Amino acid sequence: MADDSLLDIGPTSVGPTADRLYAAIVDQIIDGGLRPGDALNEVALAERFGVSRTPVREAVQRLAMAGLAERGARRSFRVRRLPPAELGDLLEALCEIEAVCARLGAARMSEVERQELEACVREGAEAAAAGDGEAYARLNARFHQLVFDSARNDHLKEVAGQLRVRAAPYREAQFRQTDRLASSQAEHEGILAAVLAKDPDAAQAAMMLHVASSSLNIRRMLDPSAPKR
Amino acid sequence: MADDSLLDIGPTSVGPTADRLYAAIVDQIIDGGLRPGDALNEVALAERFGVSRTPVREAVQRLAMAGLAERGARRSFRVRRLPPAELGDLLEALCEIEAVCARLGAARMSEVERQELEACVREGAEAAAAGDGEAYARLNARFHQLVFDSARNDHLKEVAGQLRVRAAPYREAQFRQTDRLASSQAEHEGILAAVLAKDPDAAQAAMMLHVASSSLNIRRMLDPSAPKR
DNA sequence: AAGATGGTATATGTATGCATATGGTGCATT
DNA sequence: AATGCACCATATGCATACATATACCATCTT
Repeated sequence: MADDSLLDIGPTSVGPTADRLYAAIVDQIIDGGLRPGDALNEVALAERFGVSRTPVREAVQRLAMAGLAERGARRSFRVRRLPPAELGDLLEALCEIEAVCARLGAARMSEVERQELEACVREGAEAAAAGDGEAYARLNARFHQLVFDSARNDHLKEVAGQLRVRAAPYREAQFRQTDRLASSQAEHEGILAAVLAKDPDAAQAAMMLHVASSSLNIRRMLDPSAPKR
Repeated sequence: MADDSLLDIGPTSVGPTADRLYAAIVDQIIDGGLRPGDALNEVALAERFGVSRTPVREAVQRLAMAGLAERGARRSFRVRRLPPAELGDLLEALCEIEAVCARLGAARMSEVERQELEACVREGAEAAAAGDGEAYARLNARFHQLVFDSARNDHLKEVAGQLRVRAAPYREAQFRQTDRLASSQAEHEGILAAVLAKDPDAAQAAMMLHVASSSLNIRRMLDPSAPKR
């Protein structure tokens, strides 16, 4: 990672360069390689990935449409920075939409899906007990993805995924706090219980509680004065 | 509109060409100038707007990200066509999200906003009574926009707007049926009543009913066998 | 010395040209 | 006549080159 070789943008001969660039940059944003405010310099990215500016531009345009990039000085693009108020909006929107997914999912999930979710929560319990934040973060992402899928609505899943990616840079460090691991896990178990009981309204309420709690935690970490909205 | 002159893409010297192209194409999709399945040929669009392919490509890429374009044969793009199942997903998602906006809006609207919404509904009553479908369509769009704004959440407003544009090509002809005018207006009045009563839950329920009713109507128009899901 | 103004450097915006992939068409063969 | 293969046409994918706008910096003026 410390050498100056070309970055991996996935299998060399799969799909248009712009598509792979977009995916690569999104990954960098999610895993913290690119942080909010970082410049998305066209020539730098082009050299970095060993391509011309044209596909880079297209990828960046798409990032902007996805709400992951914003215009900076000199018409440049940079990774979108969310002021506290906007982050609050985002987390609230996510809260509402994920809750809707949970409600629909509770009514529509197949038996297999229910078991998958149960297994995911069980593994989460182990990770939480072991205090393994990294493993828990992965299982948390998987848990929410399973809920999105269970809603059986591609458009809803798409917007939920978009909002979740936007929040990713701010959610990152959340599971360093081991106490958040435990409370998050408890909330997951509450959602699971509602899903297994096939109680849509309870699932919606539990999910809203979970995402709201997560949001509050994120905002606390970013601002010690802890606005409660 | 029948000559072969260059199409108007807005003020000649405002912002990058790609931005204006994007807006122009979106408008065309909304007003029916471009219909689902229509090819988004790069050279044709470039000649049509009097620019090179580069900004056209960027605009089309953005359309794809917005869910308004899809890939067709030969890697080309065309205006996205929604199969019945996907249209159902879209309308359901819209229903849920607009209902959330209505709930939040009912709790957050200012007195001025309440009056604006009331005025909008009043004008809608006149248009509906006069059987003026075109005027009613405009007022309907305005009504929903006011509700989005009232939720005071930019991210929610953004996704709601995105989904609404995706559905636009299919909603278009809805207000040719004068009976739909009347029922839609009645539903608007129900939502307004809940908002004026500052009853968020009632507003959410009323909005969900309204969008669901609209969705059913759209699906009936597109498929006489009227799947009820 | 401080501020304003003009120049310059750098990065984006657009156009053009070449490479390539894909789908269609026509011919040949079975 | 139907099917398979090869060729070709066309539109997209990418790269390069030129145009332009903006921010920074230096210099000049007050």
